[in-house]
Amino acid sequence: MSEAPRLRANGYRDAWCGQVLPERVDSEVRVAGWVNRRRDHGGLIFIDLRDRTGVVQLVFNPERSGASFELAHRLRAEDVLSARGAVVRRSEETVNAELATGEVELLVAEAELLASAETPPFQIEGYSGEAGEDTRLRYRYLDLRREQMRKALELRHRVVAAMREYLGGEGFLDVETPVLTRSTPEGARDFLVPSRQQQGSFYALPQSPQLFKQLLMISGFERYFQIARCFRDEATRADRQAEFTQLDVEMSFVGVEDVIAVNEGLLAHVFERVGGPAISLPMERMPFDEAIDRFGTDRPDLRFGLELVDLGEALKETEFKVFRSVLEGGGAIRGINAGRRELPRSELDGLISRAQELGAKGLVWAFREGEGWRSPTAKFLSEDELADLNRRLGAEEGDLLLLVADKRPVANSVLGQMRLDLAEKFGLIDEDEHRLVWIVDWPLLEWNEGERRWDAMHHPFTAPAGEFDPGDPGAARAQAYDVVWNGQELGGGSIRIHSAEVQEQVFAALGIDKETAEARFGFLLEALRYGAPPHGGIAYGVDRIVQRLYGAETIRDVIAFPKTASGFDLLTGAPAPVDELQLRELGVAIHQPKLPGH
RNA sequence: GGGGGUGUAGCUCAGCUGGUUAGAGCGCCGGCCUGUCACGCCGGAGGUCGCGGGUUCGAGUCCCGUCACUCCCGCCA
Repeated sequence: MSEAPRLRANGYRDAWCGQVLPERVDSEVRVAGWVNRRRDHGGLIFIDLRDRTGVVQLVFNPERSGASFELAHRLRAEDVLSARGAVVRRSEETVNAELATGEVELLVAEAELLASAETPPFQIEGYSGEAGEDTRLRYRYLDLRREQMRKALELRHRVVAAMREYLGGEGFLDVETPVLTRSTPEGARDFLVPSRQQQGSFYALPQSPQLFKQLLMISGFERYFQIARCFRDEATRADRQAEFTQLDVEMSFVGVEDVIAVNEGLLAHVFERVGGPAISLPMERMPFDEAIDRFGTDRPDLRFGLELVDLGEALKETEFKVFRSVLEGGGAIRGINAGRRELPRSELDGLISRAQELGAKGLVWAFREGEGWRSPTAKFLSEDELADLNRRLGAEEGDLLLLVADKRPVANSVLGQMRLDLAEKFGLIDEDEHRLVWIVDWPLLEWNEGERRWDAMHHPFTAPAGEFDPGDPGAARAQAYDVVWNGQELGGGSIRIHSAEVQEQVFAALGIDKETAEARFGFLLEALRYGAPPHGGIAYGVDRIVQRLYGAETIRDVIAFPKTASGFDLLTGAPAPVDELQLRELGVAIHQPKLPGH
């Protein structure tokens, strides 16, 4: 791990606990820290003292120091202590190989209690299982004393430091952008902050510094980055918090290849610096359409197969009504060969439920048996059809086949997710393998069926590839790219529109009329008319990168003070009601809700 | 907004089909112990079974509601 920081000796200590090593034998040191554990043998007391760098064993012997021994007798877990004594080598039988400092111990001559601690609500070293997450969050400052949490935040520090180091070295300038900014009602819900001086008006917390970094390019900064806090008032997930950290990067006079090249260098540097998996450059690339077609998702996990297969051709003449009506309605029939598996009926039913949860109307399962299928669906299909399906799926005897018939995007996303479920269920993922891939050639827009309009696939400032044809917006491709690591999106970006005319055309295609565009983004359109260089960039989810590098289950484990799924900060009690007076000053009228949970 | 899981001692959990006084491990408190390191041994305290209502002779257990935590779907330009 990391080197212990340099320490300026003072009255509290002159060495870190983790630095009490054999080379200090015969010298006097003073250490300070928390009582990790106490072992009272009556006539001899051992204290494991803990600081950020590790643990060292203190020995309290009444023959050495009666006062210290008396103090040690009263010490309890998490008391804060400063202790001075001689570093002595342990006898061979008493060496503790588990401990970095286990060859030596500190024979205490003098000790001072700096602060006593109440009995902690859970054991810092939890030998009876880790405390529940709500308890840990309620007492986060205690939870963070655990080595596992401290190491997560140390790694996070090193990741961010490596990012700064690389980008600084490449001439990127760290520029801060506002946290109180303007609401742009596209995309996620904004967190709003009422203005006291302009009653009835609101700031919004940024969902990303997108527009400001583009303005910085127009200002001529050429290369910008920022470790930026971003806010989205949406539901949380294991890998999502309302408040999160983004590495935001932008550069001028560049195209897709330039941005990718810099970012491959960045990722390789960061991974190397923090001991992550080695990255071989250049990284793999895959067009968006191929990712969807083969894996059903725009962030494919390439560490295992189970690719999606198109089965419509084999079934175009089918008598089976379910398949027939889907094909006639323009839908698709897609399948996965999950390999030779034996699953009880209950688990097959579970797969069907999962498919329905994911939005499919149903799921067909089958096992190849001879030339046909063992499946409730087999009787609806002809021998030729079964043989053709088996051939297309590469099915061998006993292979489990899963088919979804639906609108093509539904079939893709359902099977794309089930592919991941199956890989986990059957242990198909080699955790030591790492696959990084750029997803490129994105569509510029996607059709929003519910709203009957085109939405930006990435965001409305993404530059089209080539000429933009307003008459056929669906055909436009974007100069966009996402980098995907083992099935998780680490970051994504694009070359931006740098011409006011093109920007207006794209707004129009998105159904944003001139007045609305002017009202919301007028400042950007105006800036684009004052000489905007071609520019583009990328944004990374820092929390997710650290989570992945650390192997944490959730993003919360790499955030010092995260919120719960419903947005509570269990430590501070935020969000909380405020004084009437504050509301009056803000001109905000509100029905104060009753505090939950009291 | 919807679906699933969980909620019992400070912590982690057990508590079968409703039935006497709700248990265990760890922690905590007291005592003993000079080589432990998850120290050991002896003794002890500690419970609004998340909260509210209902069914029942009887509810930790069944029903309804509600709150919290969590996972998933929607959502996340």
